[in-house]
Amino acid sequence: MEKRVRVRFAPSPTGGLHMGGVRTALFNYLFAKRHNGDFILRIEDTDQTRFVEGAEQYIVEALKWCGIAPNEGVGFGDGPHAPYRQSERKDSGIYRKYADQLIAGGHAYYAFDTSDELESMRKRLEAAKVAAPQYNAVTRQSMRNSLTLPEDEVKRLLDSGEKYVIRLKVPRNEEIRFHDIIRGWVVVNSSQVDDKVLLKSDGMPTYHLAHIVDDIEMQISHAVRGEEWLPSAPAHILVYRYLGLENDMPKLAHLPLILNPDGNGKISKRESRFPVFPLSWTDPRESAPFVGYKEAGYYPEAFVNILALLGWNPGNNQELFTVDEMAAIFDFERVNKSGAKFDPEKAKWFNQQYLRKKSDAELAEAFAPILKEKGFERDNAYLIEFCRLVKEKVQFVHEFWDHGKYIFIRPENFDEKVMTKKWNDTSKAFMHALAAQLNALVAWNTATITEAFHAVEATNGKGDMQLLRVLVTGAAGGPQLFDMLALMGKDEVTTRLNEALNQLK
RNA sequence: GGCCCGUUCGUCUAGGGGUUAGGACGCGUCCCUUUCACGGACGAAACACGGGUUCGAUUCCCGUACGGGCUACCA
Repeated sequence: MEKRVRVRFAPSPTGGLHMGGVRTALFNYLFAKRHNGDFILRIEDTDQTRFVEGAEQYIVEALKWCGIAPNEGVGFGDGPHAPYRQSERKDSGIYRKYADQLIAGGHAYYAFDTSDELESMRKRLEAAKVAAPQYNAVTRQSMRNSLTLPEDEVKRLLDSGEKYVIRLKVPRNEEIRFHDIIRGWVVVNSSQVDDKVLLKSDGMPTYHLAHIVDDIEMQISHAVRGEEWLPSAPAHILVYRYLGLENDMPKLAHLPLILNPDGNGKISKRESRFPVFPLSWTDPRESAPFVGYKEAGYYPEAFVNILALLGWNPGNNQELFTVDEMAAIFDFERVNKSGAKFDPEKAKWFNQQYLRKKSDAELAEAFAPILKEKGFERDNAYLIEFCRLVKEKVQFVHEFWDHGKYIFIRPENFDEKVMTKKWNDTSKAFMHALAAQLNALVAWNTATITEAFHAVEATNGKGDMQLLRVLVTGAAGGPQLFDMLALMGKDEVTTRLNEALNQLK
């Protein structure tokens, strides 16, 4: 019988959750939804030295904003396996219990080496040109641990409260095979795996122990995580094996990484041309906050859509998906093996697609506060029409201002290229006639303005719409001209036109 | 350095023993347009390299190169 699908996103609260983490959460979410399973948020805060204030809250809020809320776990009402913070789970002695079981089975041992001793061991090995200095089946024989020390000495050290860690006893030379849903079979020799610390000297488990214990206890069916975990997966296999649970362990899926667009490596928060965090993140260790996708104007639907297509594809040409649509067809078989460089340009395009789906009223509502901030206010009908006109030019709501500000601000100068090319006695005469014609209009709308323009053409010859545009707004480009004039209103347009004609002589 | 993973247009990707190697972003040209756009059409642009296997390899295998990850009492 297939296990019920239960997956978890298990970040460490060591900083803001960046887009790579969000994508991992997203794939977990999609997979859970696809199989009517559970999606759990577990906080892996076993490293007290790296704890960052506010990080956990940030993770919760980011998932909410993205619309991929877990149905169980920290910040989401907990559930049957509470608590979901490892620091709190530790108190029940659960990690210790599993560690002891491994020791009892002869698959783990106590190690009393100090950090200085470990340091000098590595130095010694480096000096001896050992390729990968590590605490393993060979080197542990010359270290201070329960495998080398006499039994009574071990007991004495333990009783005296001497600091120790518990390490996994990795066999010297054994093939470890495991299956990854995305990568297929992976084979590693155990000689490449070190004797990982499972329980630290402060009594906290390391990731290697904690996630396994919790995955077992929480009945996790699939461990979906980033590719950076692939090298330690063989050690995890061993732990499951020694616990007698290798056949019951969660299926593994290691996701490809999201890479930097220029240059190389994982996405880094520093010196980035584009946001790397979903929401703005103020790191207590940094002076300036990092701007998030939300604050940069991205819609959460767009952000999530972009992320999903970085590494996954539906197998056809569809690119725009709601989360529900993706969840209906998501499959790890359609997740790529190779890392994907993030393309900021395409990200903007995605946002534009979602912006265009919004109604003019929605856009107007979103733009109103931005306009107010710039010192202008207009009624709702005005803003709706404004958005209708400018909509096709923008990728973000805040760009309504960039692409439409000349509707609110009178021009201080006129597009030089257009003026040089088109401003002459004939066009001047045309514009004067037009000004008079517009002045005389009683009804002011797109139709009457168009008519007035045609009327002037009947006497003065062909007119130039772009020149008119420049005289009124100063800019060579902009929305549909006559619609825009209609929106601006007769007073505003004729005033501007007259001012321009005065100024230009 | 060692180990592991990967490699199709600049980028995200589809495909897969015989295809004009498809789509999207971006870029270019044209059409539509009395303005500005949207839109439409078209175009440039890729199977990393070398060996096999095969009638045939971009697809399978092996090497090489390149890229990435890991190499902590961090996750």
